[in-house]
Amino acid sequence: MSRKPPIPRKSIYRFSLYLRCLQGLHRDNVATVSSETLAKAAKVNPAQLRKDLTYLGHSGRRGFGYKVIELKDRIDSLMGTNQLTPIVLVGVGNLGAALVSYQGFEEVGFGIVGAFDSQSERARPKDSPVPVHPMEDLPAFISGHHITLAILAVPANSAQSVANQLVSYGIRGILNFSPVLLEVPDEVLAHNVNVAIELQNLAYFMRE
Amino acid sequence: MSRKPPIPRKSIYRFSLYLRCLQGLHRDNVATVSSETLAKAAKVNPAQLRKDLTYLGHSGRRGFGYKVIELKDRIDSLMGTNQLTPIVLVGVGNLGAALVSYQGFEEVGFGIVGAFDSQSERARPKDSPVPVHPMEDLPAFISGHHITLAILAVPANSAQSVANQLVSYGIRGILNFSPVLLEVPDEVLAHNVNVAIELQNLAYFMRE
DNA sequence: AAATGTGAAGTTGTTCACAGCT
DNA sequence: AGCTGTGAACAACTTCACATTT
Repeated sequence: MSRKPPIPRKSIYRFSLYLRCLQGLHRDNVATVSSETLAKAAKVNPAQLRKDLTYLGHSGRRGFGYKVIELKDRIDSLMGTNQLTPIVLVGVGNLGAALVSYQGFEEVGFGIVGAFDSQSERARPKDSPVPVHPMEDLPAFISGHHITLAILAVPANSAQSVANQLVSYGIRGILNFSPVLLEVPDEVLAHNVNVAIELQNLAYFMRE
Repeated sequence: MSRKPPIPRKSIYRFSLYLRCLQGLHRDNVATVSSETLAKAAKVNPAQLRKDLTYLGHSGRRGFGYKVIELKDRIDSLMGTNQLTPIVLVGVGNLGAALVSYQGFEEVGFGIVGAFDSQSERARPKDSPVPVHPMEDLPAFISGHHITLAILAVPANSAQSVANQLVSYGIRGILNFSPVLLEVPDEVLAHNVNVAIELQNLAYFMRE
């Protein structure tokens, strides 16, 4: 039974930031980077960066720094970004349509392979090769493509019931854009993105 | 010089959650709520809820619970949600257009009063009364309407330069949807929403 | 009896400062 | 000499458990 101490939640979040910075350095043909430089790019403390990197095992050389490619590869494999994970999106309203056309998912290893909506005649978002399927096709699609991750972008009033469906079809992770706190079984992970709350927060801290 | 100890960042975040739950209770004509009930609705620990609420001053009655309306009003005034704050949105691409049409901002006290794009002939998003202005009109609009908050939804390659413009026009808070870590002066607050990173995170924790 | 308010204990996350490699 | 890796100090946050109030 292998029970390594788990990597802290916040470190995992920062690994995504490091990855982005490393991609930029790699594009600029930088071969080596010090904790100080990379930390500045990611806007974190250098000691924190080094501590985070120890979770990968020793990955730098004292007096030298870190090899950009090697570090990038290590974080990629930790985060599972070295392969493309297929996901589905449910709810092709304004926000759902924008997410289907969003270019940034591919860059971090995800591809929306199917979009679903109760009004399946909704126009296919432009710039997007993904067709919009009717909800009835969801269960077969999910099991047929072995999908475990879904983006939920339906209105608040149907969010919980659609989430229940997704879970019953085998989905294990839901990125939820509705403002509802979903009730899901223990083995399912729901993560909320609530832009209204983010805005409210920002506004609060603007006035001290 | 009033220097009360500041309210923790995470408590402020949770106040937004409590507010949403209280709105629901109020709609359902519930007059009183216990920390246990409200905590369950907001998916937090009851002790944590009570501790958060002490930052408002004493707001409950022992043996009784909290009055829904009173608590809602207190949090509204703490968060500044009792008045509507005008904001601008810059970048009316897929995501920007979706945000302009998003209903949820009004519910938490914000209204997008102007949308701006370098291609100002971009179609006005449907369901939205907000016209798309050319970028040249931004400085006059911001100072004319006394706006201090902006949503930034432009592509990565122009994010920093548009942010610089916003700051020079007087914007003090930026909700940034681009995947760039903005460089802003100390007196300006930038808050990032990065859906790709949220997805990457969720995927990591799905596989333990 | 019921449910709040809160010190104290526990947990998690951050930063310092320096020993230890290369 | 330079920069990593890390124990120890520090800071922030969460939860417990119970005294206190209505």
